[in-house]
Amino acid sequence: MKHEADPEDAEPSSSPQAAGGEAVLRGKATINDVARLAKVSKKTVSRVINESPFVKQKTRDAIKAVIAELGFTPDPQARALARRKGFLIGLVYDNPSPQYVVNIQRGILDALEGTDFQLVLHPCDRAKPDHVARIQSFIQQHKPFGLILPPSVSEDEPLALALNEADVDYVRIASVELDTPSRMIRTLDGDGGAAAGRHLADLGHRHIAHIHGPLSFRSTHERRAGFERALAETGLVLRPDMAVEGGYTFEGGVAAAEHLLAQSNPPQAIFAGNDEMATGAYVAVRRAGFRIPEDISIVGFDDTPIAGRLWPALTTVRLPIREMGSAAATLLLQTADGMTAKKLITFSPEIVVRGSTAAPGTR
Amino acid sequence: MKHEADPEDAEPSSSPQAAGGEAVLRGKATINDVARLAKVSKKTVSRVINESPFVKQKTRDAIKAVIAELGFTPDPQARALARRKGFLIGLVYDNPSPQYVVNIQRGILDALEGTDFQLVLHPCDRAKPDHVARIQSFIQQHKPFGLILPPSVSEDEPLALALNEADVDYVRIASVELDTPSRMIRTLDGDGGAAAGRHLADLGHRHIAHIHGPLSFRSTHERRAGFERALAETGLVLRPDMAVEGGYTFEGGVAAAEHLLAQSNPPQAIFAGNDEMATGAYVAVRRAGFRIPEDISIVGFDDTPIAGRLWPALTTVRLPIREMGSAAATLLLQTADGMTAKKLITFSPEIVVRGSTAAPGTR
DNA sequence: TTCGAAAATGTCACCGGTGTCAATCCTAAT
DNA sequence: ATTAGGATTGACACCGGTGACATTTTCGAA
Repeated sequence: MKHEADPEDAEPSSSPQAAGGEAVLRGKATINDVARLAKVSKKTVSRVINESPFVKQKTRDAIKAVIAELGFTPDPQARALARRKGFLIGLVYDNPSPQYVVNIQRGILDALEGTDFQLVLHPCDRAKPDHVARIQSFIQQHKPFGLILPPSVSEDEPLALALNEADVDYVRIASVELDTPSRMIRTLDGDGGAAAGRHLADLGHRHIAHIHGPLSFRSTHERRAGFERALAETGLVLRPDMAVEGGYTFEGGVAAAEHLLAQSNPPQAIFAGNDEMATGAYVAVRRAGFRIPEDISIVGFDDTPIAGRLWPALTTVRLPIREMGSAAATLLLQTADGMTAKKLITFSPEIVVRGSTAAPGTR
Repeated sequence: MKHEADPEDAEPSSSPQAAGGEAVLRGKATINDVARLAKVSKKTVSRVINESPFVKQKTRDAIKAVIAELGFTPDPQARALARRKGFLIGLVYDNPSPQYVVNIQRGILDALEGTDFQLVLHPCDRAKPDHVARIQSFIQQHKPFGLILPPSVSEDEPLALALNEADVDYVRIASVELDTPSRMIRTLDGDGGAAAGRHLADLGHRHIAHIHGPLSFRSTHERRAGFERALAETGLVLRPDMAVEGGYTFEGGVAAAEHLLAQSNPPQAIFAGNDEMATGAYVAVRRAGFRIPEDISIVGFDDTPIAGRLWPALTTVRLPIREMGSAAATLLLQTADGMTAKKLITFSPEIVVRGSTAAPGTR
């Protein structure tokens, strides 16, 4: 819709105001314009853009001045073509929780703010046999700068191996040490489980149940192990019939809780492996005619927004998801910055006590 | 990490198996390879890729065969550079609800599946004065193919004007006719409000309140207008003191509901402008000692997942958000496909009756 | 059979950068 | 003053496509 064709012959000295003022608005300036005005080769300008140390300070300053004056920004497409590497950060996920996904996204975007990188979404379905191939083809075609893999994609070892072959950097977010080494964000889910267990034990509960996630998730085991560890410290054990799977879903949580409550000696407290299942437990507990927390205490995990919106509000374990996303992106971007060493950043969860837990009542 | 340098002299006939088998795995083939093997100019290959009608059927078939054999896929970066337009679809949003955002994303991704386009996220903050400028700069730098603007960004007229100036296509998702013409996905929020009103009226409620969103959102007015229209059909009116703003947030919903319940004659039923506020109303109602739905009926809007997880489950108005996202992306992509006519797709919400509404009880 | 317009295809520069390697500039050592 | 070797800078091809326009076919009409 725009057809402003302005002559290209008069550049020697920049039009003092016009250039300064409009520069920001029209993204026309190219590396060639900068080179011409700065009276250097475009290659040198390129060096400045890429912060090559082999440019004399004086030259660098001069070029930077011109860049600023023109409001020049290098074209990501062209750069991507020339290097064989783009400016996209791919988020490869397969996570049922919108809350988790959105927070990871926010975190990544926080870190990407101000950089040239863009976040592209690449959901996948680990169940499909060609899922690794799809990701490979995505990489080949779009040459993303790097990938971020939150759980449970992060636990996919075949994928990690394939990624090592391919020409991409990636950072994984997981709750355990993974077989394939790589940079990663690690969460100590076990500590969270322990915190939950300790909280309930401290309140005086002796008869506690656990609704856990799918066995295929490493976090399931981490959380449970931490939980049992804490109980053990108080001399309690998690009876096998008091541990039920809830699939990390709301419906699964309802079913699991119903199962627990149907036992001859129902638990006084339930630690659910995530908030979704805890929410399901609320429903089952209420349907069964019990009160929360008077009759039964419930603890969740994740501190999703729903936790604060339930009534009574859910006591849960909080993981700083957004910060983790941000850390993951930061880790990914610092490739160039000196240390090539695979790095690891650890996050610990903390318990958020709200209204769904109380000392065991008289029942 | 890969250094396979294979000679470029022997291409006449492709290595029968190697090419066919590995082709998919290594993305090395370029348009030049295809051109050479098909014995045509790269430009003709380009024509085939872009489905130009000016290629003889026979030639086209031959080229397509070679493309398939080589597993060739055009490089998005190079294409983006040459045309001055990329393959990114930007989702520009400023929406507090993760649920909404994730569903829109899913819908868009559904539509993008199988295309060369990628979804990039571009959250923004309408409150910031430079927010339009930021988006402009994003467009200039990354030259996205198009943008999708869900509410409330879609209602930003200054932005729409700026976008018309810029070289981008965009599709807006909104609940009303907007001043600036453009392709859009329209939701009839008014009908949803009406459905809510009719439902409550049909149940026999005569004393009904409304918690609405911020006045700056067009949807706020649409929903309320539809609601009042339905009440009017039954001879009811929404008393001014029974309409309170809840800011579309949970906390706002709590406060608004508390305000309503504190009146000398509290309502029998509450229609909240979205599920967030409805959830807040649950809390306020319970705190005040009322039961749902026996004492007070509640209706929400949006049918977010939380609606089904509350107890009792929330009666709400459902908008097919994911489908809307998909439709928006489809609309955006069909630019080339024939009709340039600005198009409009309309979606109607439907009420989902669950456990939070019942005939007014004896109080 | 001939001719002209439409249909197909090719040529070549260019999009806006980066990689490679040669050329030039300095500065300290001889 | 001369010179070697590192510090800077430039020349030029190339990344993998597309646009504008030239050239060659093709084919029905004359």
